[in-house]
Amino acid sequence: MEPTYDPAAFEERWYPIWESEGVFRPEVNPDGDPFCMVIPPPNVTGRLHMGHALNHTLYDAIIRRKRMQGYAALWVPGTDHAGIATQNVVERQLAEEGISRHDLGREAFIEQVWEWKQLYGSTITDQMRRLGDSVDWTRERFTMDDGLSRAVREVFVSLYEDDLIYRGYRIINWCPRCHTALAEIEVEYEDRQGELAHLAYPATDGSMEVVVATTRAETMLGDTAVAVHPDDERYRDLVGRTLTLPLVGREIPVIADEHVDPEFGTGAVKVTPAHDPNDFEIGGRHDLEQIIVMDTDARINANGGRFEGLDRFEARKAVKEALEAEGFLRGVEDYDHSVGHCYRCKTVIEPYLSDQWFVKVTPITTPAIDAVRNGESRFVPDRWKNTYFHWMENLRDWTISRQIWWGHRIPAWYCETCGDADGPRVFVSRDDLTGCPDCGGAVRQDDDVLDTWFSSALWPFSVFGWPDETPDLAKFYPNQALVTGFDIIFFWVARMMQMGVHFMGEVPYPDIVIHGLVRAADGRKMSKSDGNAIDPLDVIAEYGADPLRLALLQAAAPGHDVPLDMEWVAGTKRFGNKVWNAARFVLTHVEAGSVPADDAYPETPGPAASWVLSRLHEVTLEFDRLAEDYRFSDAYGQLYSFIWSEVFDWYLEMAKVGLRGDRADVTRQTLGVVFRDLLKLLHPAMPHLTEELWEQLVGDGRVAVANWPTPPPVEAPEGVADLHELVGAVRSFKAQHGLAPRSDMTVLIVGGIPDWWGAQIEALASTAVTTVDGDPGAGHTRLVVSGRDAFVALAGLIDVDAERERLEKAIAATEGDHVKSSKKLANESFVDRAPAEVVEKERAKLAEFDGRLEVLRAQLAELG
RNA sequence: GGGCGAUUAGCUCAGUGGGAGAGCGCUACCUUGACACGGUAGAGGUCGGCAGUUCAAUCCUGCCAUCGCCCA
Repeated sequence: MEPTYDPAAFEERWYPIWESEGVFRPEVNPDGDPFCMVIPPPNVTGRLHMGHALNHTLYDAIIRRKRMQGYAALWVPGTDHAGIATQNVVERQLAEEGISRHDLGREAFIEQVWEWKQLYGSTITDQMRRLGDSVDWTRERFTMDDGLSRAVREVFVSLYEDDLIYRGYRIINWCPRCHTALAEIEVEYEDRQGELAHLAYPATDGSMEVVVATTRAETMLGDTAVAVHPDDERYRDLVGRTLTLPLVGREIPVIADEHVDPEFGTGAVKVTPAHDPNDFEIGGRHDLEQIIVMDTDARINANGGRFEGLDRFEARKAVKEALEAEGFLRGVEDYDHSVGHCYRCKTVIEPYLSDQWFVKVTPITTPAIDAVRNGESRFVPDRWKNTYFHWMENLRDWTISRQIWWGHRIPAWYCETCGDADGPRVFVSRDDLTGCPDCGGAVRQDDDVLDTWFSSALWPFSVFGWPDETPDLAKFYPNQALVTGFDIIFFWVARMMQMGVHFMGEVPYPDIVIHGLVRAADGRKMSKSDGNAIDPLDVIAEYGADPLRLALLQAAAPGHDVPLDMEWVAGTKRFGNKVWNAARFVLTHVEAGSVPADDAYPETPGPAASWVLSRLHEVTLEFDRLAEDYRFSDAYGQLYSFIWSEVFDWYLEMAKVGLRGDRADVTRQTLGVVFRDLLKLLHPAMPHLTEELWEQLVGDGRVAVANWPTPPPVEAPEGVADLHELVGAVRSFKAQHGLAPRSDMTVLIVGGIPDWWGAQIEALASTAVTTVDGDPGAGHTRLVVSGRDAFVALAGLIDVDAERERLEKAIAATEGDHVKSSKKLANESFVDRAPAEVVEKERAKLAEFDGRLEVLRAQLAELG
């Protein structure tokens, strides 16, 4: 073995082996209970970013442990067609060749996207392999593949038949760059500095004017009314009169509507039913005309008269200038307001009136809310359920149609002949229609596609072949857990809950594990534009996949953001190096490939072995407890410090004594099984390193499919903590006196010590041990340890000042403890009310402090 | 405006109703046959502030301050 841990030397060797041996398939544990999770499908055009790395590491840590525990463990991989995002990427590429998608036409463009997918769709899946994701590639899915497309269509038709999907002419959020409608949550609001313009609308009879305020002056071109609150005294006489819309000349009524806020602005609001959601509703109540004044690029159309052709922001300026020139502008004030932006391209959203498809959400939301309320699904940490409830209880109908080409086309056909005043006859069908079912005439399919999240909402069951009753569906639905960032609760989790409960009659998973965002080391959000994003592939290249994984796991406290400092990854790589070298040590004493894959714990371990085995038992139990609660940071933090601070720092050193003794065989056996179990415990975090070392040490099968360790309880010998404290006291004494760590010394211990301590103390502290019957008196000084009275001969001690300082410090510390302790015991309430064992413990402490102080003071006096 | 979270060592963060923790950084010593990507010993904190509950509060409750996120 190489003297240093070099992940690059072997990490890439293992994935093809695991994959070809089928260890990631649930079939490796054919009799196990199912344990299934589905991946949050990344964008097929995407690259692995640090958020994926965190999410996948948590998934993988869960599934690898479950696999080792004997479950039929399945982590389903796949990618998402990401309609808008993918279409944007391909359009950008075409634009470089000077082509637009319209030049190609719909079919050719879609072919182009599939080609793109063939070429680049494996980028992210290759990166997942590099990270070590133990997904079952034989079950990989893509949201646009045939099976999932069939599920999407079944859901659409079924919801339509149940009257839960409908078509409507409404105000939606329009992205003028992506040229599509968006759902409410796809709009990101940001505070922006704007201007509130006050516009004067004169009465048609010229008797007076009404002033309205707006941040979007250009929409006045489409105004069809001015509204005031019915109780507003200022405008009471105005209601029912007519105003003349400046610049346009249209006569518009003043109406009264309860929803007008009399406190805002002047209390009179302009009403633009085609360009504002509130105005749309007012318009509906008052039967107002809806005049669309912009086209899909957000340029003013012919209805805007002389402003036709101007972009909305140019028009905003031009309209204000024109109003001012004609004397209708009553002032402009700075105004901070919240502006919606497209979550895909950051363009300012335009409220826009158009025909869209909607999901009626209340009927499918209520059961999904109840499922969390009654505990069928739980959030980890629990508090995230509030976010879920709040969102679910305030939902508006979900706009699911998108005016793009890449996606699941809406299975609705319009007859070219049948129809009435409301439009052509519409047919929603599971099978493609080639003619009108009624008249046999020509039909055309709806041009729109469905929101990508509509298909990802079905993911937990569509990946198993639903609507067919497949064996996988029967076995793996419901899944066991979902792991995702809190930013995706609304987009994905809530909708999976809605669809899962509605179509499967059961929640998709009982556990919803929410993790934080990976942030830069300084706590800022990682973003490409800020240039502070760290590419996980770069980290893997520099430090290895395993160190990155362990660093993320240790940092992933439940529900909190993860600031990622490369120093942490450097630290976990050092840990890997430590494990690597410990393996080298073990292998110099234990024959390679000789350690059994399971059990083989020594039946009659010596004291040191008993100690480490007892700790192994305790730590494994605790690790399991924490892992079941998804407390990754605590679980791996505990394991890390057990491995390094207990097994390596203490047990390996103690074992060196054992290896020289007459029971070397038991020590070798213990080293072997303990190290083997550590490899198992560490495997879910560091799969490559542990597999590499397993091959060396065990050589039988793969640790990836080894049995999760269940080390038996072992009774630890008494006082190992005292032994360690004594060794520490000797080392400390030497350091404080400038004595070389390995310099000879003798420590006198009052009363007996366990037989095996002597050799250990000698080896660990380079100190001979003599037992004495009582205080050795003058010429000796005391070591401060609990449980034993230990002394060192002053003879040969050069630095008397240092010794005085040491004793004074020890006295001060002990006095502090003494005061604290005696105060407590002097408090009658404490003695009366505190549990008996707490009081007893306090008394014992006080007694020990008393004894220790007495001796230390005597010794200080003796030094003179 | 509503909700959620955070405030603990120089830095980044865990954690608990009964003796304050980790990693990194810092100081001193040590090239001891697994490991200098190491070892040993140290320094360093009135656990944001003020009240309250309790025998006991860093932890529970209330208020305040500062910062962050989500929603309107």
